[in-house]
Amino acid sequence: MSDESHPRASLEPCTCSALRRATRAVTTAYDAALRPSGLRVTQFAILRLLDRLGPTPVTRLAAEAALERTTMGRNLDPLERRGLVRIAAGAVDARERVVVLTEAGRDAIAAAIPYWRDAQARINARVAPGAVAALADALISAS
Amino acid sequence: MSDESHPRASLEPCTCSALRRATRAVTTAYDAALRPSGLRVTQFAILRLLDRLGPTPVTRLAAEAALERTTMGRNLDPLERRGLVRIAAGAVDARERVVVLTEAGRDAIAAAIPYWRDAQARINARVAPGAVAALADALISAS
DNA sequence: CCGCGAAACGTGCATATACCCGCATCGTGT
DNA sequence: ACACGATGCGGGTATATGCACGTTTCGCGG
Repeated sequence: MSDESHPRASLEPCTCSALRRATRAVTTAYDAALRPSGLRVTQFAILRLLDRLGPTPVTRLAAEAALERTTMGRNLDPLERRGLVRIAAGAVDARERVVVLTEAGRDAIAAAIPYWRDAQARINARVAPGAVAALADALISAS
Repeated sequence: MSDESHPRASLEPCTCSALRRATRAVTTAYDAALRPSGLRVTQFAILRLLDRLGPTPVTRLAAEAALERTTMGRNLDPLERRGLVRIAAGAVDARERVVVLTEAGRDAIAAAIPYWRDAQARINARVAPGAVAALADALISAS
């Protein structure tokens, strides 16, 4: 008999899937808003982070963004190709690949910010900005 | 005071990036938990959805999951390759590709559910389950 | 029946994401 | 100087995601 479990895979909604879904929607919205700037929200985030940190080796950059190291490395590719960042071998430690924000990169950030504010305002109007941050904080430490 | 602009790209945190970050962490947790089942949380979600809906054409399946149509199509590939779903031409409408959950697929869901419950419990212990759902609802409609 | 717009798909391209494995370099103890 | 474990990275593989474009099939009006 259908004991207790599930007639058709237990209907309780999956928290992860819900979160992924929300993220897809939000990302699409930001990407659409940033469209004119030629940046994706992921790229915008990396550039901004770099702007905040200054020249930074890949591994540290990845750690700051809570991104897998190799993912960060690959995400930098398009940015480097477009001259928004420059990647040089570390002076003190030859293993390190130091990522540097170029002038073009700084310009790209500046140009994108108005569009970003747009999206940010639209989304923050729908949810308490703090709620997402709190949620994120609570979830990040979960790993 | 920082009049308006930004000394170094205005420090206000990006809601989208925070959300993406949280999602990465949560997805990693679920994927790790589901590891023994050989399913990713994305795949698990698709199989469960399919279990709930019964045989469904790709476009409708994508709509239900709030996924881009072509993304759904591609996400089905690994599942079909592993025999968890079967894809047949529509009987009434030859344009449609009807996705069907196989016995192996049903078994895979059943086998994965305990692991999924694990992850679900761990995450829901850190955030109100309703909070994520509410957030998702608020954000989804934003597009 | 013919043509035509609409609907359902697939493909190519680009990015995002993570795991595993291997390579080069660093620092350190001997 | 040297062997060795630790560290910083890249490459290969696989999935996830979405956009632009092209193809096939439907349904319909003429």
